[in-house]
Amino acid sequence: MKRKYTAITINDVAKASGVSVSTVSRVLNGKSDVSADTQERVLDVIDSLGYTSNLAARSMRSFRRNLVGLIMPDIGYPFAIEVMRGVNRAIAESEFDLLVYTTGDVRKAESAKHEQKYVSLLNNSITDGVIIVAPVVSEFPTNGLIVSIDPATDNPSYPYVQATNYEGAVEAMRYLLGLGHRRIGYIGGRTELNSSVQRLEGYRDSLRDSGMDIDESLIVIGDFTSKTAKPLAKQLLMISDPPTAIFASNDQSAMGVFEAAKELGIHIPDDLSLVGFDNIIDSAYLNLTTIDQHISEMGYIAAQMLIGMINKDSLVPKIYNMKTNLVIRNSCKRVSVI
Amino acid sequence: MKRKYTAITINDVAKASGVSVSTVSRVLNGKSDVSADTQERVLDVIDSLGYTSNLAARSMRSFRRNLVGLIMPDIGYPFAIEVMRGVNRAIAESEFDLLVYTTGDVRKAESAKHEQKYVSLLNNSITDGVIIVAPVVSEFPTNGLIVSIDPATDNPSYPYVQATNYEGAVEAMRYLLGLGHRRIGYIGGRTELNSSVQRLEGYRDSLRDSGMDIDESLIVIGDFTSKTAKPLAKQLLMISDPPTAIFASNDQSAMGVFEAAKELGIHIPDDLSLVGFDNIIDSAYLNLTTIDQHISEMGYIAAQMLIGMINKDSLVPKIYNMKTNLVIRNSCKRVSVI
DNA sequence: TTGAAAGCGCTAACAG
DNA sequence: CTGTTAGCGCTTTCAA
Repeated sequence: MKRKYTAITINDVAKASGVSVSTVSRVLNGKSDVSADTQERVLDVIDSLGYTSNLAARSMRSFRRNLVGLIMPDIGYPFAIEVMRGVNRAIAESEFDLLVYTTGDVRKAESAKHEQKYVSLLNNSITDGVIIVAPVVSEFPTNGLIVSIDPATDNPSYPYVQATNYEGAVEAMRYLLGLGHRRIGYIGGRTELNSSVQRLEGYRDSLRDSGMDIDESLIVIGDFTSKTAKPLAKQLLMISDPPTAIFASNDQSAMGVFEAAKELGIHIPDDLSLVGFDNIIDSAYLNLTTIDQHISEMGYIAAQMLIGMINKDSLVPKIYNMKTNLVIRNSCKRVSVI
Repeated sequence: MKRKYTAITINDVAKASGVSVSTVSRVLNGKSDVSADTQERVLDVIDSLGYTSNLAARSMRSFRRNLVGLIMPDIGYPFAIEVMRGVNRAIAESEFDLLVYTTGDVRKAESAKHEQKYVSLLNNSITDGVIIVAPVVSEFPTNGLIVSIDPATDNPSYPYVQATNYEGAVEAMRYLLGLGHRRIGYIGGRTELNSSVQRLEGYRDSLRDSGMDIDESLIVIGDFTSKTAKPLAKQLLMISDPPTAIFASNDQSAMGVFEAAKELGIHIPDDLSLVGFDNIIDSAYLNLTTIDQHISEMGYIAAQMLIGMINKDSLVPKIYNMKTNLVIRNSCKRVSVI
C-alpha cells in the first residue's frame, strides 16, 4: 500500500448503493438509460459519501473533459495576467473550466524544451486543448488542440492570434510624424518576442519611408517593464539633442517614461502611452498601448477559438489578426518644428 | 476506437528501444537499477519520439507528482491575482509546479458545493496538495493536503493563513483617534468574507471602547472594488456633517475614495489607503492596506506551508497569523479637533 | 539488470 | 435497464 488514505472511488459508491460500477458511471455521466429509482439512490449515496470522480482516471478513458489549459512560463507579469483575464472571461461564458499551468519563473525553464513538455503533458492528459502564450517553438509534439498567443516564431504550424504589431507601430509613427516630430525616441522591449521585433521594424520603416535618417542613439531596448524603462527614458531625455517625442512600445515602458519625466521635472498628463513632448507640457497620446491593452482581448479570442475547435466548429480561423486601434487622447498642441 | 489520434505512449518507446515498459518507466523515474547502456538508448528514443508521459496515467499510480494546485473561484480580481503572485513566487523557488484551477466566475458556481468538488477533484487526482482561497465550508471530503487562505468560516478543520484583520483595524483606528478624529467613515467590503467582518468589528469596537457613539450613516458597505467604493465615498463626503477621516478597509476601496475626492475637488496625496482629512488637504496614511498588500505574502506563506506538509516537515504550523503592519506615510498635519 | 503481470479508477462496448 | 469485462498509460511488485 503506497497511500495511507485512499479516497472514495466509484467502487465504494457502487457497493454502497448495491449496483455495478458501470451503473454509477452512467449516472455520473447523465446517461438517460438509467431508471429513475436507481439514479436517485446512487445520487444519494454519492452525496452522503462525498464522492468526487478522479480527474486522472476519468481523463484516461474519455475524450471530452470540459477543461482547457493555459500555459504560461511566468504568471507574475502584467502581460500574463491580462491574458489570463481575457481567457477567464471567455471561460466564464462557457461550459469549460480553466487550468492554468506555470513553472513559476521563465528563467527556471529552458523555454523550448519545457513548453513542449507542458503542452503535451496537459494536452494529452487532462485538458481538451491548450492555449499557450508566446511559444518559441514552431511545432508541438501533440495531437491535441492548441491555440497560441503572440508566437515568437514566424510560421508556426498551429493556429494563433496576434496583434498587428507592425501596422500599429507604423500608424503610431505616422501620427507622430504628422505632428511634425522629427526626432522620435523609441523604447523597445524583449527582443525574443516577435511582437517586439515587429514594433521596432514599424518604427524603423516609418522613418526610412519618410526619408529620414535613423539615429541609433534614440533607440533604447528594455524589457517591457517600467523599472527598466525609466532609466532608459531618462537617458533619452538627457542627451544633448533630446527627442521631441518618445514612442514607448508598450504600456509598462510608457509608465517608465512618466516616472522619468516626473523626476526630471517635466510634466506629462497621466494617461500617456506614447508621448510627444517638447519640454513644455505638450503631449500626444497614441494608444499603441492597445497592443498591450488588447492582450486581454487576445486571450479572450484565443479561448473562443480553442473552444470552437473543441466543439468542431468549422469556422474557426487559423490565424487571427487583432487590429490595434489608434486612440488619441491628448493631441499635441505645441510641437517643436524643424 | 474513440480517439483518432493517440499520442506516443510509454509502449511506443519500449517497442522502439527494444525493452519492456517497466524498463522505460525505470529510466523515466531515474531509478538506479538500469544499465547505463539501456538508459542511454531509452533516453535517445524518448527524445527522438518526443515522448512525454501522460499526467493522468502517472497520477493514478504514483503518489508524488510535484504539483500543487491553487483553487480560486474567480481569477479576475486583484485579490486573486495577488495571491497567485505570492504562491507563484514560492513555487518558483521550489521544485514544484503550479496548477491554477478556476471556474471563471464566482457567480457561475454555487460556492460551497463547487469548492468541495474542485478540492477533491484536484487533490485526489493530480496534485500533491491544494491551496484554496477564501473557502466557505469548514471541511473538505479529501484526504489530500490542503492549506487555505482567509477562510470564511470560523474554525476550519484544515490549516490556514489569515491576516490579523481585527487587530489591524483596531490599530488603524487607534491611530486615527489619536490624531483627534471623532467622525470616522468606514468603507467595508464583501461581508461574506471573514476578513471583512473582522475589520468592521475592529472599527466598531474601537469606537465603542473610546466611549463614542457609532454613527451608522458613516458606515458604508461596498464590495472591495474601487468602482463600488467611489460613489459610496462620495456619499460619505457629501453628507451635511461629513467625516473628518475615512477608513477604507481595503486598497481598492481607498482608490475609490481618491477618485471620489478628486471629482469633488478635494486633493489627497497619491498613496493613501486610510485617509483622514478635514476638507483641507490633510491626510493620514495607515497601511491597513497591508491587509491587502500582504495578500501576496499570504499566498507565499500558504505555498510554503503546503510544500512543507508535502515534504512531511513536522514544523508546519496549523494556523499562521500574518500580522498587519502599521505604516504611516503621511501624517495628518491638520486635524479637525473637537 | 530486466520482463511479466497486476492493478490505479474510470468509461464504453457487449451481453443479457 | 443493468452487469461484466476490457482496457486507457503508467508504476510497482515479483520472478527470472
